[in-house]
Amino acid sequence: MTTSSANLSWQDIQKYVMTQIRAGSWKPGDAIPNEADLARDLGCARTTVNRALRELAAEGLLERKRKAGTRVAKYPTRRAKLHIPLIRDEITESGREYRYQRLAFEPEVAPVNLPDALKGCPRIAYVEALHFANDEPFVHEARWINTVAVPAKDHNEFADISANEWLVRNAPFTEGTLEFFASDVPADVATHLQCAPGSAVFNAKRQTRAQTQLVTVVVLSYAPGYRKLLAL
Amino acid sequence: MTTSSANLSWQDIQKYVMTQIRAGSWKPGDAIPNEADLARDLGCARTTVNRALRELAAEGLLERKRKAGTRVAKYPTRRAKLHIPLIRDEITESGREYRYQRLAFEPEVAPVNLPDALKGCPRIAYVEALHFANDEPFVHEARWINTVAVPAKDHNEFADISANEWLVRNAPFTEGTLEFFASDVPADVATHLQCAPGSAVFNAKRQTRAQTQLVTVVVLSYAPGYRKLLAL
DNA sequence: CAGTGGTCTAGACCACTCC
DNA sequence: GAGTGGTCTAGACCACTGT
Repeated sequence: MTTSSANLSWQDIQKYVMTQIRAGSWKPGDAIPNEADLARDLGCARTTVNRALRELAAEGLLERKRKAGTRVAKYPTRRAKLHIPLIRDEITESGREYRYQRLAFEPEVAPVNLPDALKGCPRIAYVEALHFANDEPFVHEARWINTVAVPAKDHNEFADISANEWLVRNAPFTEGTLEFFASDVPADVATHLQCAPGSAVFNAKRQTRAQTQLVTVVVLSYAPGYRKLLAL
Repeated sequence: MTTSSANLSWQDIQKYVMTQIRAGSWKPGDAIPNEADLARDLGCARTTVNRALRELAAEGLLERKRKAGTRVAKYPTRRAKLHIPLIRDEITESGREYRYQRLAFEPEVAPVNLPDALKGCPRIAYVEALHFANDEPFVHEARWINTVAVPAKDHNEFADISANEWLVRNAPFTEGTLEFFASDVPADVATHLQCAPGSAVFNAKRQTRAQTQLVTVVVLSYAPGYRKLLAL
């Protein structure tokens, strides 16, 4: 193990660790050797071992604590990386043609029927839109924008460009939350998605804030049959 | 900027970069200074700058290419990290009591109505179970296990322990896929979840493989009202 | 070809935390 | 107190890729 001439990469170290775990040499809950020992035994710098183990810990496979050392996670669940693409990209990458249609725009919406997060925002704009894939309704978008945080400029009121694309370019955000849920399709949305009333639809609700200030809330309702794929 | 006496951490560098982006000094699509320049200007080692930028790139905020340099992503969408907890933990962490009930177990299931991924597996076991939160049905689990890849041992046929918990301990996996989707609740599942037939339910389907060998396929159907939360 | 990021090394100091 | 991971530094070489 120490006899290799070429330097070991941090990915080699990861492979080594994964092999031990998969083979059962290191079981969930077990402590594994410390960085210094691993570096000496495998024949590389501790920095290299550190990077390998640090990233495995970030993925949920290992648990590390100073002084206590590194252990195989009791339940080594891999964390999934969720890439949230632009709707445009999600459609074009599957080889279909993208089209955007604005359904409604209100520069200042009355403070009724608002998502909770928007309570207390003095000025809110509302945009409703449809995204098509090959001229079939793909997803319905309902969006509220805090126009105090994001002054509306010459954005043509999102007639031709998705509010999402405009926002992501003009208000790069720092934090947010995302939630997925299923629901019966609301009556008005059913019309736009051209699906039967009462169909089960997949929804994503996203809140975005810059610093502490809420920027936008958006609810996406996907046409029936949609599946959100993730890699583990 | 160069006058600080204490060493800058890689997180300081990230903050600096984020500040430039948020302030609009570096816009989506713009090139930013190279690592060597940043290190000199900010007063730290290039290694430190590298780690800061590398991780921002992994999060989707920057795009990096050798020779071409580093740019702010045209659409700086943050990647979400999706932590997939054990169902037991998901329930107990919200302060509720967890209970598991096996509904059915077939050590060797007839090869009909199988998910596509299982075609060609010679021996497949099937487990069906319910997970309760405070004695209310929380999620219904339908699971197929490739018993060639995972020899069933003394696991009591999952009467008392979730197949997931057993598998994650005894067959740490390497890869897999995950998909989320909405559907009308199947009639038999509706009974178990104690919800109205035709309710919209949130589903997660997961496939796990060790090396190239399929280990398990599981479909989770959550009781109506469930929301999957993620942090961005 | 030459500029840029990707990585490894060796050494050092520090921060946390278990004992 | 002492062991462990967390991080920074300075320097080096390499791999990729735009020009």
